[in-house]
Amino acid sequence: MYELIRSIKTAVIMSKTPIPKPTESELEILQVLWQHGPSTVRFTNDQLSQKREVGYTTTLKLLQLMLDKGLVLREDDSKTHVYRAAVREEETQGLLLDRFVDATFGGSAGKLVMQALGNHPTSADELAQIRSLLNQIEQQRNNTSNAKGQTDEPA
Amino acid sequence: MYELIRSIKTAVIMSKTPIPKPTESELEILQVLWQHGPSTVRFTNDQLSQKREVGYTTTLKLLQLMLDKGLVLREDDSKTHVYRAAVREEETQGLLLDRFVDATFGGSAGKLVMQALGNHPTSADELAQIRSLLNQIEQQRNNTSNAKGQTDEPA
DNA sequence: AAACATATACGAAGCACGTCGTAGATGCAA
DNA sequence: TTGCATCTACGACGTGCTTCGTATATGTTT
Repeated sequence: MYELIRSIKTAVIMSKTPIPKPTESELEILQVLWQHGPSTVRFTNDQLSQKREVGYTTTLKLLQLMLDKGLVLREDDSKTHVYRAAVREEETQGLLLDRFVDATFGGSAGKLVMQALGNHPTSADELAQIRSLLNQIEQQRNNTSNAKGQTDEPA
Repeated sequence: MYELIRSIKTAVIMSKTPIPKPTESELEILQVLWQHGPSTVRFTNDQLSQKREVGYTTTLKLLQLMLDKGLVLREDDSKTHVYRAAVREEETQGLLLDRFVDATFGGSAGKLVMQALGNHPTSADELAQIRSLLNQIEQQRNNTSNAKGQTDEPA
């Protein structure tokens, strides 16, 4: 019965919100769901509790709010509900990255990259990956030097 | 008289807080101070108002709170106070970057860099700079394979 | 069926942040 | 010196986020 009301409310209210921005706590939960797939409240809470102390009902409430926001989906066949992420990992990270670059680095992604590489230990493997991406970008830029516009499409 | 009380309170309470984390609004103000140097409330507010509507007393209050937190310093010789940043730009950005990498990319700076380069238009100049930094890091990594300390000084 | 363990729903409190109104202080112009 | 413009100080409100307590529902075990 509870569920029915909630479902209706959710369906009506949330119809067309573009992309909700998760808070930090919500992000923590999304990390769990991305990493482990669909999870129960209990499991999610256990995962979170490994890093810091969190009450069970806190995690539950968060997941319910995230359901309202459309950040997660839910399957409630049995007594125990199962939640799964409704937003993709990279897409969400990209959204947050945009905001962060604007707010903190005045929109300059280059500055951010410099800082990130300078201050954080990065594996040789990742460095190689970055270098490869760099090549790809510059090559693409040369190819389209007099084409109509340079897209910043990565692939 | 107001100032005296505030000064004492500030001096006593704030004695040794390590590094306060600025909020988004505080960051906006810091951007202005970093870019234009010491500024009055009026000037700061004018700058902020170019991007979005902000009340004068809002900016004032923010600056006062930032003073309490130790994010800015103040010279009040004349009637009109002059504020200047008490934290350095790169240091602050680094602090925020740390938190962001942890919260959003699970601590992987490499992932963040890949996303940033992939999704944001970056000038050829910046790309070259990044490539140079990349070289520097890898070279350094080879040299210090058994030496004691590698500095991560960029310049 | 009754008792128990475990799940969900929801109200409410505490806090931080951003915003503004208003009172009081200060300097300048007439 | 009296007004007027401009500044600072500060209280208070609205909102969003996080947390938790408690009531209610549901499934399981005896």
